[in-house]
Amino acid sequence: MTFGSFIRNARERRLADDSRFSLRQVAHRIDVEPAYLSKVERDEVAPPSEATVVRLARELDEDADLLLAMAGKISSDLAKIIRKRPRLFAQLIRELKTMPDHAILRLVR
Amino acid sequence: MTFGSFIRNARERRLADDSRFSLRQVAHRIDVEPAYLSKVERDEVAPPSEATVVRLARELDEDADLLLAMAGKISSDLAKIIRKRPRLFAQLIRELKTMPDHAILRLVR
DNA sequence: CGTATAGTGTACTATGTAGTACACAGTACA
DNA sequence: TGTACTGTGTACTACATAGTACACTATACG
Repeated sequence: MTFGSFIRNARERRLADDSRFSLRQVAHRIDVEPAYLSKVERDEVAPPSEATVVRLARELDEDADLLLAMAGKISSDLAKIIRKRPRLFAQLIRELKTMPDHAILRLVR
Repeated sequence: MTFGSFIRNARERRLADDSRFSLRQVAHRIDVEPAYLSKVERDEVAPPSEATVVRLARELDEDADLLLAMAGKISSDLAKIIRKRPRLFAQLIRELKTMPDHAILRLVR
């Protein structure tokens, strides 16, 4: 599923029982032009900037990290954490690459 | 230490006992214009693209993840791993943010 | 002395990113 | 029936990214 179609789906789900989730009204609340959001939802243009994706996530009550990933990006706060200890995190992440979710979750606990 | 000064230092260390590490010759081997590498080393322009940083790292025998971090970037293979399971890695990385190196290293073992 | 090599200044460029602005056609409804 | 709102097509734009191309001066050295 692409970024655009995911957003469109999410928005239309909200729209079903709340008319304030029209494309135009959402566009207005996240402060972009309706024509632009329309193109984004139809994948006619590349996904928006990180800041806009985050506003969109809040607006649609979706997970920002997930949406950013679909937009081909990584939250800049995560990037910053990694860049502070690049070799450490690089090693860690590459070793976790093939580990199943539950094994990774256990690490945190 | 900036990206440029780090590179210049590393290159001049190599140059000290190997004349093939002149700016011009390194530039030629990593396939950029000497004038451009000169500007990069003096931080007169932004750090190069990921691909160029990686070639530079190989050439100077420096760690690519470290150089990319200094360039404000994250290796695209790491980004890809994270984007495959964004929520999982986002949670993990944010929790590791303040943990000391040795504690993080222990996780991998 | 000249020629090879060194680093750098200046000007320019192609492509990507992240949108805006405005006009238009369709639908709803009071 | 008009007016209010819906989504979308087209054209344009400002800024960033990632460099190239060429000329210039300084230095070394055989």
